[in-house]
This record gives sequence, structure tokens and C-alpha cells, in this order.
Amino acid sequence: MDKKLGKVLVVDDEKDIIQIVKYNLELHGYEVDTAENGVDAISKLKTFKPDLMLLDIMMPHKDGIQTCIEIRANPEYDDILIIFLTALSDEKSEIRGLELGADDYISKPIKPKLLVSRIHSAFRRLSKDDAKTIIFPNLEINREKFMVTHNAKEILLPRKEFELFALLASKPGRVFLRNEILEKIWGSDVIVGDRTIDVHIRKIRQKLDADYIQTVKGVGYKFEI
Amino acid sequence: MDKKLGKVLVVDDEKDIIQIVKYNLELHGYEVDTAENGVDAISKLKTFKPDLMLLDIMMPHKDGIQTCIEIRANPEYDDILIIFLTALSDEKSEIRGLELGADDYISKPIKPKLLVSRIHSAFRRLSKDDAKTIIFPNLEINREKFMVTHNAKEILLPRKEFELFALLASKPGRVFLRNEILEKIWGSDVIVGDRTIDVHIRKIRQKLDADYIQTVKGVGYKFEI
DNA sequence: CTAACTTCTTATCCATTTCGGAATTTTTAC
DNA sequence: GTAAAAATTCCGAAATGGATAAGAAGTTAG
Repeated sequence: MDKKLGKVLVVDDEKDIIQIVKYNLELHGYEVDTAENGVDAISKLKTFKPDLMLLDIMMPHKDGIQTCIEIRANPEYDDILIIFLTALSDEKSEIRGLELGADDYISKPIKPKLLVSRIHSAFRRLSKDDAKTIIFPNLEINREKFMVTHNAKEILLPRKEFELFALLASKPGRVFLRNEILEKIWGSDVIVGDRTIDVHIRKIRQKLDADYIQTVKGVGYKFEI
Repeated sequence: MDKKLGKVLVVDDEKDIIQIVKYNLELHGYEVDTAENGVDAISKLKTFKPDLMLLDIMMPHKDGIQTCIEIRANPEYDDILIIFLTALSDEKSEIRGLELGADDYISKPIKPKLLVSRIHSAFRRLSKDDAKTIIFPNLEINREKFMVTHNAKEILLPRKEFELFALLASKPGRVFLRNEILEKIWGSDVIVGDRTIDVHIRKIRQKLDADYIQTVKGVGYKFEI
């Protein structure tokens, strides 16, 4: 079976465009799903869980800009890569798009080679970020070596604690909801109580004598230097 | 049966070229498979597992440059040698190609003698790197001789133990997951229980009285001086 | 071909670590 | 001040890997 490079959701109201894009991406090993407008797209997020979205800006039923805003506002989806598609001249939108947290920008008419290479490089950026060691002053979290170094002292955390800490540290300042944490560390199928998270948080705090983890009552936890 | 010197994947969209190259390489004892474009090539990596690729730059469906980038980005394949084939004048590509981690560069039209000699020398470089003994203070692991020298004392490890030890030592500090170990030492098709790894680890520890192998509970093992 | 030996794998038992939950106290938000 | 949420403590359960032994499987020597 073909190993899939990643999942891409293509959102455009023009069927021709969708066809072309879908064809080219699948040829290069991506798994593709499509949507015809913003509403449609958002409803497909839950089931398809794309890694990247190609988002046309001009669309009926919620345009690309609006869709992007909504996705970025939802912590569950805010690590999806977003690349805008737009008419060549539309410079204003480009600027706005990038401000809104889009990751790249491709002008129509679409040139398949360019498209694919942009998407590749977007994914490459993503995977790099993912694998790398997370580094802060006095604190290093090495996913590969499964090790935390704090003030030049190596600290060995058990698996769950490590994963939890690495998760929080992966986006400093961002609050992770308890649900989200359960989902990502324990998986959606495992059922554990809320107190369990507390206990793990506490153990981490204990082992690193500095407190990098902040509690946001009623919401979740965040990592902060 | 002829002893094969190595596996070469020839990627070019011109059938004539493929013919010539394939003929010459097989004549000199290489095992050859072919692909007509980048997409095709990448999909053959999994099954053919080449040691070296001859990669044409100008191709439809993913050009050589792009293909090279993708291969280099994948740790599973990043030790494959890559030699670009290109039209004589195409100087820009040459520079770019070498930047991207290509190992050599051959201009068309292809002269069979030159081709073969370049490939020979590429393999020579590879085998040097590969046979490289892993050396630490007081510890030497010689892949070629299947031998471990610890404090000037030669230690003979059985095959599995040796391979396991060499694997871990190949990336000191990095944790190898149990799955990963099974995959690399036993292969994806063989089914052995998890305990088997433990036992081998234990035997290695026993034979080298110093403990270079650390357990990371729930995750795997790593080598550490 | 057989016997002796080595290597590989599985099974079993055991110690330890890690995990998750309950109860209680403390903190926080309103 | 009150109620809800989180911190803390403690404990039993479960998971995990280490140790040992023993049986397969593979090798080698005679």
C-alpha cells in the first residue's frame, strides 16, 4: 500500500480547480478530500482531520478569510496548515491572509508544479518543527532522546509525564484544555478522570523545581517561561 | 550466481537512456531497476531499496531536484546515494543539485565508461562510511569484523546481540522504540515477542560489564556512554 | 548422520515503576 | 462567604522490564 504523505483538504467552489488540484496531489501521494465552500469545509474537519487546507478566498457560503479566522480560533484545529488560493491580482487579500495565520499563498492560475512544491515545503516545515528539540533558556526538551535538561541537570520523566510536558511546551503560552490533553496524551478511546491530569502536572512540577506550568482555572494548563 | 555489487535505481523519462545505462551497469555487476519519473521512483524505493539512484533532472511528474529534496527529507532514505544526470550546459541545476545533497553529477551525453567509474567510486565512498567502526573511549564496534572491543578486550557477540548493540550505538543518546528495534533487527515480517528484546539486551549487558544501555520505561532503549 | 554446542525465542516469576482514583485540603472566582 | 476547581497526599492496581530457566532452532565437528 502507498504510504500517504499527508491529508489535504481542498476548498474551492470551482469544480475544475478542485479536479486539477486533487489529481496532482494524489499523484504525489497525498490523501485528498474536497469541499465547495467554507461551511462545507469546516464540517469536514471533524471527520477528515486534514494536515493542510488549500483554501480559496472567493467563495459563496463563507469565504476563505472568514473560514480561516474560525479555524484559527479553534484550538483543536489551529495547527492545521492553511494555504490560500487566490486570483493573481488580489494583493490586499494576500496581506490579510498572512496576518490571519495562513502559512502560504498561491496565485491562480494554478501551476501544478508550483503547487506541489509549495505544499511539500509546508509539510517539511511542519515535520521539522515536530521532531526538533524544544529549547528554552535553561530548559531543553529532547523528544528524540526522551530527555529533559534543566539548568544543565538531566531529568528523566516517565512516559506520560514527559509527553504531557512536551505537549504543553510545544506551544508556550497556549492554553491546552483538559479535553485536549486527554485526547492527545491518552487518546480518544481511553477513559481517565480529570484528576489524573492534576496528578501528573504535580509530579512534573515537583521534578523540575521551577514552575513552568500555569493553571488556568476552569480551562486547562499552559506552559510559560 | 553473480555477486551483486549494489542496487541502482535509474530514473529517466527517456527510454533510450535507461536502456544504455541499465545495460552497462548490469554488465558490471550491479542490480538495476528503473523508473520513468520522480513519482514512480519514490514509489519504488520501498520495494527495491536501492543503494544509489541515478536521477535525471528534467522529467515530467516530479523533476529530479524535487525528488531529491523529498528523499533527503526522509530519514529512512537519506543514506541513499544520489547522482544527477543532466544536459551538459545546465550549470545552475548542478549547483543546486549538489546543495541538495546529491553526491555526484554526470553530464549527458552519457559515456558508459565514465558512468561506471563514477558509480564505482560513489560506492567506494559509501562502503567506507558504512564499514566505519563506531569508536568511543574504551569501546569500539567494528561492523565489518563483527567485533566489539571493550577496554582492549575483544568480545564476541552473537549476531542478533551484535546487531542490536550496533544499532543502539549508531546514534548515542537517541531512544529506539521497541517497534523500531523489531523492525530494524528482525524485519517487519518476523513476529517475535517483546521479551525477546529484553533478553538480548540483558545478554549484552552481561558480556560488557559496563552498562552502556539505558532503559527508558514504556518507550525503549538507548545507548549512552 | 549424530552428538555437542551455540544461539535464539518463549514462558514464568518477581521487583519496581508508573498510573489512576479517592479523599482531603487549599485556592480561586464570583 | 460560598461554591467550584485544583492541589495535595496516599494507596492499590496495572504495566513494564529484569532474571532465570528451558525448549527450539541452527551450527559444527567428528
